Amino acid sequence: MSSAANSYSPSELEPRWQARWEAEQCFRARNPGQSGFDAARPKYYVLDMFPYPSGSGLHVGHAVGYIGTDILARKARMDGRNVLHPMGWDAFGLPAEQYAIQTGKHPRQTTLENTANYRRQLKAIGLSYDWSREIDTSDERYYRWTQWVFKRLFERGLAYQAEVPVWWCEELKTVLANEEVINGRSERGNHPCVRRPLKQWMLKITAYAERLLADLDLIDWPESIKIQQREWIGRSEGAEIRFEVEGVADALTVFTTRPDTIFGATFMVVAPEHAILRHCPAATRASVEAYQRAAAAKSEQERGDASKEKSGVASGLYARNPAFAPSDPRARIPIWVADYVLAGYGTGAIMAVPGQDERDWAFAEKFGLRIVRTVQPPAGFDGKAYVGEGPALNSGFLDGLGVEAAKQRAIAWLEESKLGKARVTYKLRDWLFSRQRYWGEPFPLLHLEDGRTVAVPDDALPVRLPPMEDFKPSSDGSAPLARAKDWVATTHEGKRARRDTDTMPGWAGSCWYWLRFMDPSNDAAAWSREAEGYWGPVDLYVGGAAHAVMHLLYARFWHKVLYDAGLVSTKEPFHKLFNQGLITAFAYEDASGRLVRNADVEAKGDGFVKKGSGEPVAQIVTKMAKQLGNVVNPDDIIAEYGADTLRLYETFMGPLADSKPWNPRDIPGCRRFLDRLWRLAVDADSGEPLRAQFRAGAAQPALDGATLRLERELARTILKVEQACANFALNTAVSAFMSFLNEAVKDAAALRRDQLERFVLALAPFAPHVAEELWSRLGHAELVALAAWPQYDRAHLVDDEVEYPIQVNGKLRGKVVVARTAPGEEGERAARAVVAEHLAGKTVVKVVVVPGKLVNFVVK
RNA sequence: GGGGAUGUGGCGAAACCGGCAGACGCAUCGGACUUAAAAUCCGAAGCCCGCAAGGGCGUGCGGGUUCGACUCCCGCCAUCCCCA
Repeated sequence: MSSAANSYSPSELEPRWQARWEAEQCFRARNPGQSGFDAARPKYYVLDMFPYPSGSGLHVGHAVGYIGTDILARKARMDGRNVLHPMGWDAFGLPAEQYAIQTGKHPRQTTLENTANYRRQLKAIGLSYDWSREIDTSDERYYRWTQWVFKRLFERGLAYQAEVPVWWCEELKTVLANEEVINGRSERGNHPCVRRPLKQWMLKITAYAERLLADLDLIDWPESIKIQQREWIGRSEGAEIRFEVEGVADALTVFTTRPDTIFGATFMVVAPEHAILRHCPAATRASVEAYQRAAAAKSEQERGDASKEKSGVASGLYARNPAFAPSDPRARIPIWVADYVLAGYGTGAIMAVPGQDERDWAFAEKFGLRIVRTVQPPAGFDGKAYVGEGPALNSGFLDGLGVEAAKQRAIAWLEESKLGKARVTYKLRDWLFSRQRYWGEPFPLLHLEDGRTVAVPDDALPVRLPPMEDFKPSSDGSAPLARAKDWVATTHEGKRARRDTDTMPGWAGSCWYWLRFMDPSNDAAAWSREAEGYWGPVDLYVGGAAHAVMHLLYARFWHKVLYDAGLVSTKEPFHKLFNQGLITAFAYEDASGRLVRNADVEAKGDGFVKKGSGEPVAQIVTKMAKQLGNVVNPDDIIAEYGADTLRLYETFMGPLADSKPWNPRDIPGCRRFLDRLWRLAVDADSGEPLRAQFRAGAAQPALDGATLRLERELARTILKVEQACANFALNTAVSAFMSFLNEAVKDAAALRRDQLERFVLALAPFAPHVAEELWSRLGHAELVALAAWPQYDRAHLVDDEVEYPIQVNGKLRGKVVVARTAPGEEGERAARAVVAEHLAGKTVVKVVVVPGKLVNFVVK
């Protein structure tokens, strides 16, 4: 029985050290010019994707990335770097507003409550944030500058208004965000929705498409994320071609990546929204309009789905294929309407070449349209559309040319004859940047009576959200802010003006927050040039892969605009990006597949049963969700085992990048490790802070025998931890700590005080509280958090003897230990002896000796 | 539908650049300590055959390259995540 007074007690020591860190402000980063700033130290800016502070609080899945970056931040401080490691809240957004609509509680109020809870939770984990830099995107001291940054985009002509289809729910009488519409129905209430054009603010991200693509080469990001961004930007080269339409003044312009196939364009297809359809003859008008209505109810995904049966109607209009003489009957081609052509992509119209395009082929087949091959498929080709390489045929002056050559020829011909031109298009669209919602940044814009739209002057920012009690969007689709009549009505240079009543989307605040963290309390500017010049770019940015495209692309876009405006010094905001994996959790379902809450399940034998009834349930792995009752709150783990155990377990579970299941049964193993470390250093029964052998001045064992072995083990451990940090393989660092401790406990009497000290130093980034406690008990007045990273002698990394595995035909047959300095022949001779019986009666064809690795005999 | 990833013991995983597969931890089993239990300590353990010595099979499946493949190449299958 150990005496409670001197046994390992995280609930006592962890809050004590957290209070000390806070009192000494030891994680505070100094900017150039501030007292305490040390220019000699290299900078390291390590940033977490900041959270949306939800009402349910932080769960262990959020914490895993924060713990990882915290280890790296703490390690970097010990390496002598100036570390910027801030945290804040992405606090504008729909959930707070929905909650407000349901409860009447103002989103400002819930935001303050939620952020207080998040802050408390993060502190309890012992994360070493510089809390003096905390920001809240919904705080006017922050969104003032979001509006300021938006103005820079506006000034550069990158913000414009356009009629754009947005989701409209007739039942709810409101505009819905994309994420609130699932399969054409409202997420709440499951009511049908349609897309309906409304005037919206758009950001011209397409103007940056080329640079967003090209500059991916400048940054150290996972290739998978770069691929996803490239895919999203979707650059394609081709040509724009004009087709005249019979009886209509406007020509129909299409974009195609295959201008070489123009002789095979036997019909055209336009999106249901296309303006040309105004000219439909009376005979087809009714069917076209019916088709347009049906298409409006579908999402783009449904429309683009290639696996679905094609739908479409003839418009009754005809175009002229410019590849043929006007008198040639082949020149007259019908124009169809089909929803697989999207209005927002390219020009909303295509020339259909069924011979070389699978979707066009399927469409032509279904509606009995003409199909002509203009690329010769290889012999034996028995498919339908042929999309591969081959000589052109049925194509006049292009006949015989390969695909690439034919494209060049066709473009040259289009340009000469003024029928079209070479063009690059992008799948990327301009960014729909307004919401008809309350809880977001108001646009700093005024609409004047003369029809002009002007920006609010910088010195009049922020444009504050007006206080309101009813946040519901209006039934006519206008924003809630439109009802704040006193707020909307204002003046500009003595004339009457109306404020813009839309708000910015949830993304806005996160599009520049890494810059504000560099200089968060600056009242005169969003950030100072000096602070940005020192801290930028972010050295390491860590967050979920969920944000692979949207957030990271938007953030890069804004940063580039600021770069062009001379406001930041780097082209890219985030030098290195790392995506943490998802923490999943067990859930249980009964025989009928219904989910059973974790609280109602107990282990029985090697399976699980429902409490009470004893009905067997199956264990499955899914993501953590409130409805499944499998969300794990870090508070509970800290209460039971301590924050250091939580940190070690989340680190030890597996690689930071991998998705992995939370298994409560594994947690005690990490707590046991800390208990063992404590018992090694402290005699719980003695009342002394430290075992006598580790006290300053105590006689120490000489560096030989078991002590030397531990020294080697320790050197390897420190090296392993360094490598683990460099490679984001933090789980292997924890394994190394455990391995060393196992050895140290076996030979506790041989362990020197300085060895224990170095072990505590190396452990400090991972389990900072227990490390502080032991460091202090070792007699150090300074914090371990600010101590220097431990060194080791490289000579201790090599052994005097090497054990070689001996293989015969690649199968392990024995082992031999030789001195590291022994010559190769001696080793081979020893190896032969060991596997003699496996070589008997065989001919050795070859001997493979890999120095330091193995010996392999190839025999026949 | 498009895109991204991942498949290794009963479980989480490790294995550097192609060189001893399963380190470390959990669960399990055996032992010590204890009146007993918990805690702790020591030990066993991939699977199959075998009392054992030993042998065979093993990194999702099928091929290939190589003296040697978890690792590289080709083709499948399964699962997860993201976008819509």
